[in-house]
Amino acid sequence: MTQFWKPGSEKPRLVDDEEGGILFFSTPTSSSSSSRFGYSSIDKQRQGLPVYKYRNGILYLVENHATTIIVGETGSGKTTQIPQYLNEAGWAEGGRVIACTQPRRLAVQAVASRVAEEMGVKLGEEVGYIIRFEDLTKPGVTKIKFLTDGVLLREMMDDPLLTNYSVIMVDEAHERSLATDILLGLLKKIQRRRPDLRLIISSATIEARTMSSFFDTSGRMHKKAGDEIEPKKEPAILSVEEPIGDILVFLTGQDDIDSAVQLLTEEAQNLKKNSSGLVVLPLYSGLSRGDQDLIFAPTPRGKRKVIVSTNIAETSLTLEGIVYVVDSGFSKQRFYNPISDIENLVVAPISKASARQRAGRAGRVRSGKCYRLYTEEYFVKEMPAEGIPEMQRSNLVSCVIQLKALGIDNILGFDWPASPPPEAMVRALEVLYSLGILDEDAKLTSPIGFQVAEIPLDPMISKMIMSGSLLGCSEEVITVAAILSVQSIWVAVRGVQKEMDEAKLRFAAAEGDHVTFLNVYKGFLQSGKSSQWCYKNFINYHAMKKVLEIREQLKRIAHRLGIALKSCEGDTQVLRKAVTAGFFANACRLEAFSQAGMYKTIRSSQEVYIHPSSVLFRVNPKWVIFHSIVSTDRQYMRNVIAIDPSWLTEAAPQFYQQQGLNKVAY
DNA sequence: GAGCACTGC
Repeated sequence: MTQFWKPGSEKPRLVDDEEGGILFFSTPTSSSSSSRFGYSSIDKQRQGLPVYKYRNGILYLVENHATTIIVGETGSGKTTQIPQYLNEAGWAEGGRVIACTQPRRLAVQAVASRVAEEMGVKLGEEVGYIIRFEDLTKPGVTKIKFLTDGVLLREMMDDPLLTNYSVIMVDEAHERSLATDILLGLLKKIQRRRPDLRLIISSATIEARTMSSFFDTSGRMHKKAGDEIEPKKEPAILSVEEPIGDILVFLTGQDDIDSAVQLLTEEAQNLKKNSSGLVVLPLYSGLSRGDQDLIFAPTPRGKRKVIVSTNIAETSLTLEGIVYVVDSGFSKQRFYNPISDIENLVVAPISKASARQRAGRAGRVRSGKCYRLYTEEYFVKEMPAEGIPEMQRSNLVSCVIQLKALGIDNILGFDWPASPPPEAMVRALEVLYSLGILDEDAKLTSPIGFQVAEIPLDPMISKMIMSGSLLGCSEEVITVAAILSVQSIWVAVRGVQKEMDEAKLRFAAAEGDHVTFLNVYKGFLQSGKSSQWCYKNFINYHAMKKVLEIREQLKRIAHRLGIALKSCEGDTQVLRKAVTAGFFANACRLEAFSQAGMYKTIRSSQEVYIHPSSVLFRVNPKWVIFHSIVSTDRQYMRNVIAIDPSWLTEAAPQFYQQQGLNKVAY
């Protein structure tokens, strides 16, 4: 006989949760058990089920509470095991019957035959079932009875107090079907008249507290004097899957994540009225420091963290305590089109390798689960084994210059693990040649080429710095380079757009965003690097601190390269020429008859627009240079500066003579 | 009037 808790024996180990009276087990309570007939394979199987660890606990709670709410998911074995535990503990002695209701007929039949099989009895004898038009039970013999909740309702017409039953387990109560809800309401009434009756409500996590407060009649009951021992009126909640364990959800980007967080929070609050058991948090790189700290804060007791994240949690960041992962199957990936020279961030399906990595984020502390929002067939047949190597979807300018600096001359013949598209390679060589970083033999030029290779920045930025030093504005270009290296110096809050735009106007320069950045930087220094000042002006203080750090590093590098720090003292034309020297390849001209502010790139006639976050939005100067493109429904230029087209031929004569720019009327 | 996966140097 397997060992189980008996009334009067020592209380099993339970952990009391002060927030809501939920009882959880700290450790599995079962000790090794043996069968009188030795181990049978069915015994072993039964003991392997998650619910088995809670066997003693369940029996203890059912003994002592009028209502026990069991939280657990499909597969925990609660439906097949709990009725057997009750039977083993003697709840079916003296002609009493253990009932277990199901919302569906098929489930009733399937579970009944399974339990009969496990108990080694003929279906319809000790274990039986009733569905409409089919009664497979034997009065006086049947101890465990499975039935649909509708059938149990019918039985109440003949026996309103359901006197034959000692325990009624209402399974799948979270589905809240019509019949289940009627049944729950009636069972609550019966409980008042039948203190000997025990209810077990099996429910999903989300409904457990609702169920608990529904069945909690402890406030209304008066203790009768000298009365026999009655079970506690407040329901016990027991989870057969340890619910402590956070959830990590992989989505693609900030937008999706913010709306998902909002939806989940609202949903959780609707379900729980006053207090939600979920703490829903976003996670992406652009998050402020304070919000990031929340991710790592320990989960409050009785709560569960839901972290909705980008790919940042796939590899870069490890979160302890994640037990469940939800994988959307998508991520944002960079793609580069060498023809248009535009890099795009595109939502694309992930690879099997990524899917496995994501799944592996669950269960670092104990076994976990991953829910993939795509079919197994898709995973097996269609999902690529590995992603496309970054080499084949990137702009290669930095890559080429690095190899050159390492003395690899024959780049086109280089033996790559994954060869990049030749067009991308040609593009990169062309740009580096125009920048004066490579010579006709594709060797690094001296000193510019070698110097640029030494600066740990995009070669176009590095070239801007080098030119700035020649033009006498090294102070300014270093500041601009530092600011362009952080994601954004403006705070990322929605809903205060108007105030933010007004704040931006205080710094806005007609020449464009780069000059505006210098104004912000100046204001920040004048404020004494004040966080208050940043707050007032919608400037991201942490970003500005980062700018200061990067700027210090760049100053050290400049010193090493022999660049003297010199300011152009507000001569913005000099600064803009330096920007042009690095970014001439990103020059655009306003389409003459365009009403909508449409520009075309000089290099490949791509249709582009000034991003609404730019100070030049709606200003639409005839000639501009952009720092980068973001592609959404349109190609938007971010960080834009107005230029004089003559600077282009000045900065890169070969490049623009080929493009026929000198024939264009200014 | 729109919205920035990630990393490294």
